[in-house]
Amino acid sequence: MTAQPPVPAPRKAGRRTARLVDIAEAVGVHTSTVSRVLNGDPAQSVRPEIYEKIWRTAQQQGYRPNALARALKRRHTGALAFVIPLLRNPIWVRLQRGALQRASERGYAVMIIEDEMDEAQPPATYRYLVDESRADGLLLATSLRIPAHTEGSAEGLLAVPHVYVNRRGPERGNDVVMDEPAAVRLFLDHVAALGHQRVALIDGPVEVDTVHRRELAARRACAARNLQLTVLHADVTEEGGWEATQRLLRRGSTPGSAVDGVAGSTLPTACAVGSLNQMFGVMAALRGARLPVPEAMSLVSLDEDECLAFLDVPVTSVAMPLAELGSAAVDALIARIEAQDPVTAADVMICDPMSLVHRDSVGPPPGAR
Amino acid sequence: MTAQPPVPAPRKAGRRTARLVDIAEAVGVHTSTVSRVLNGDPAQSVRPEIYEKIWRTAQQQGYRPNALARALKRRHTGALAFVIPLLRNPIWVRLQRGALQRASERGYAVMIIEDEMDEAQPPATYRYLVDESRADGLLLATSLRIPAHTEGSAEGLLAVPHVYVNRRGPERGNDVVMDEPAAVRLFLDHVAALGHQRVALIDGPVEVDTVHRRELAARRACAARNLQLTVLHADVTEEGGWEATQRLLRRGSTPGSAVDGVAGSTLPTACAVGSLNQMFGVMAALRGARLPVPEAMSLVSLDEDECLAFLDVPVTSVAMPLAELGSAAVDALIARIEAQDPVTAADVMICDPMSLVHRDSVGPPPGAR
DNA sequence: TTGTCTAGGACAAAGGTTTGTCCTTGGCTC
DNA sequence: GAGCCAAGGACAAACCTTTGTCCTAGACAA
Repeated sequence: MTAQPPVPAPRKAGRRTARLVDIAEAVGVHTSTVSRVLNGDPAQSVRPEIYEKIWRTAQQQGYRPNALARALKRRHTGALAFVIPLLRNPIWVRLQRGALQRASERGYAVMIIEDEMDEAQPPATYRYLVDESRADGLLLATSLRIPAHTEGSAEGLLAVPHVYVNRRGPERGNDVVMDEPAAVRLFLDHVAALGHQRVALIDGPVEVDTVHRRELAARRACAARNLQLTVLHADVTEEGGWEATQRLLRRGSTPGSAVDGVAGSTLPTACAVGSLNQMFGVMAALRGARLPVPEAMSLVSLDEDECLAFLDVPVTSVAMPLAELGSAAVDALIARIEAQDPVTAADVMICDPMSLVHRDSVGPPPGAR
Repeated sequence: MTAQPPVPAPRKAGRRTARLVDIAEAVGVHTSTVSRVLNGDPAQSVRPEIYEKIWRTAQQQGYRPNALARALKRRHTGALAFVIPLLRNPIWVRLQRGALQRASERGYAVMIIEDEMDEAQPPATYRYLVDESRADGLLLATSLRIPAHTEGSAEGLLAVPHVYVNRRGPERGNDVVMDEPAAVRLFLDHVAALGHQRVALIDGPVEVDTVHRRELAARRACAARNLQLTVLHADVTEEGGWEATQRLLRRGSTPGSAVDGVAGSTLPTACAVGSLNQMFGVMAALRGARLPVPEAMSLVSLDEDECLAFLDVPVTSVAMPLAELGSAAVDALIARIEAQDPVTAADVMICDPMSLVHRDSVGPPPGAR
């Protein structure tokens, strides 16, 4: 049933909403006939005037199929559960939007379950949502990697359709992720081309899967390009970024400290920051240390946000396809839900264009002017 | 049923999940007995060993009551629909968190419906969610005021439990809002005490209800305090804040322009900004005009966010009780859902403490030093 | 002995849809 | 006029729980 009553349905005072049987009675046919007509069953043949009358009566009574009864019968709820940490970081909002939009296009409702980061739950915890028929599948966007010692976390979920969003799950074939290495390379290529030799990456805790992947990619790419890399992990907050920068500066100022193999090095001259929140802290720390951006330190945010263009130093960033990630995850999950054979599962890598948003926070390294 | 299987349930290969009848068969009783025992019906008396066996079997089979069947029978879905515009602005995230948290505490699931701001829907649009038994009630957090000419928008919703969050709906008694006037007064009292005479308010479009209420409150309070007020409306974006500031500056520099009755005035010396996004634009514009903060212009954000503390000029803000708004809205909605008589409805005003977060963007007016 | 009461539970209806199967009737062919 | 077929629908089971009502047997009192 797709037609929509143009006018708020006039309601009978007694019952809450019209049912199939109410229409059937009014028209003088069986409920099964009404059901088939309203659902457009092509196998059903019905006289034109009855067909017409059924639709008209449904319209008049403001009929809306009861989603519960339908779902119960069809064994299909039409709902997706989205487990997500509700953080200030705008990436989650974009991800959520992309997912919601796509789900609604494909006729699914989305219920949001907040994953409290403090007390990280194993993903199998959320399986009850499918077991209780509250949802058809799980979109798992918790950010933490699963500790290797978590037993049964994988098997516990195998029976229900699920997809890991923006991270890799314990089993293969159910991940939907972006090309984090490409993002890192975008940054590295840009600053390397300008002549930077020593770079840093300030990012979240290693327990976050994307962080882990970015670090790996950065190490590999730096080795290939012969760049010297410092990686610092910190909380995904302004405070965290500030504190990590302090560490970076302290470390750079003590000669002889071991930074990734090359001894006696000084401060990195270009730095990528994993999240917008941290970026504020990094900029504040640099400002406090009287290190001008980009003259003393080039800066690239791995989160794109409009506000970066309006800061005292507009910050260059790499824009990740977050909405696409959300919608691709929904598509992947629905595919798993509707698949007859679930063996077709394969990881998804979002390959939408990822681009460097050029602003003013990147320049040549201090020596090279 | 509250107990949780400590271990992922071993499943029978054949059926997806255990049903009441499976347990009943295994134990050798009728399903009604199992249902009553598992639900802790106090009126049911049962032999201890049967009681014990039912619980044990349920545990073993990993029984989870089918939420659909239960909801169908009980006429109560245990779900709330939250209609919200998913914006970058962190206030929505906080609001969402507060609501989700409270709903989960009270045993309700929340489904999120995105309200696309471009094509504003009348609230009655979302009524189908209750009509189709997808949710028990509606949390309406769309931001736009309802155009007075929208017909039937009120009546269309009267039959279903609903609550307007952070805005006033067309009918009275279903609003949950914060004390916006108090927030405005917090700002005004602070700058007035420092000697400011001319103030400005840069905020979103008038169609946004909170904006409307803040403007009204500001006009009233300024009149009472004999302050000169300029109000500027703009998009809730960085760009909007930037552009509004340009307007403000142009206006201030053309002598004789009529700013709220007082002719020949010059620039305001203190400005409140309605949203974080706009604040970035305002600061950029001020910076571009070489107007130092707070020396030339004091600034207060009406959105509190941690990142404000880390900007080049840390920005003073007023912190609104957004999480409390979310949870109070959920409480109010659940009250309406569970109320036998819906006449008890009354508007809710969140009176949690609202505080000024002092940072460095407010100082005495230019002349007063 | 008969009646009453209570513990302990069984029965079945309901909640609103969907869908496989079956039935009737009229038209057509031969 | 018999047989067949398709159109046009009716019937009823099933999805899984909840809950009002009813039943039976033993205990106890009179």
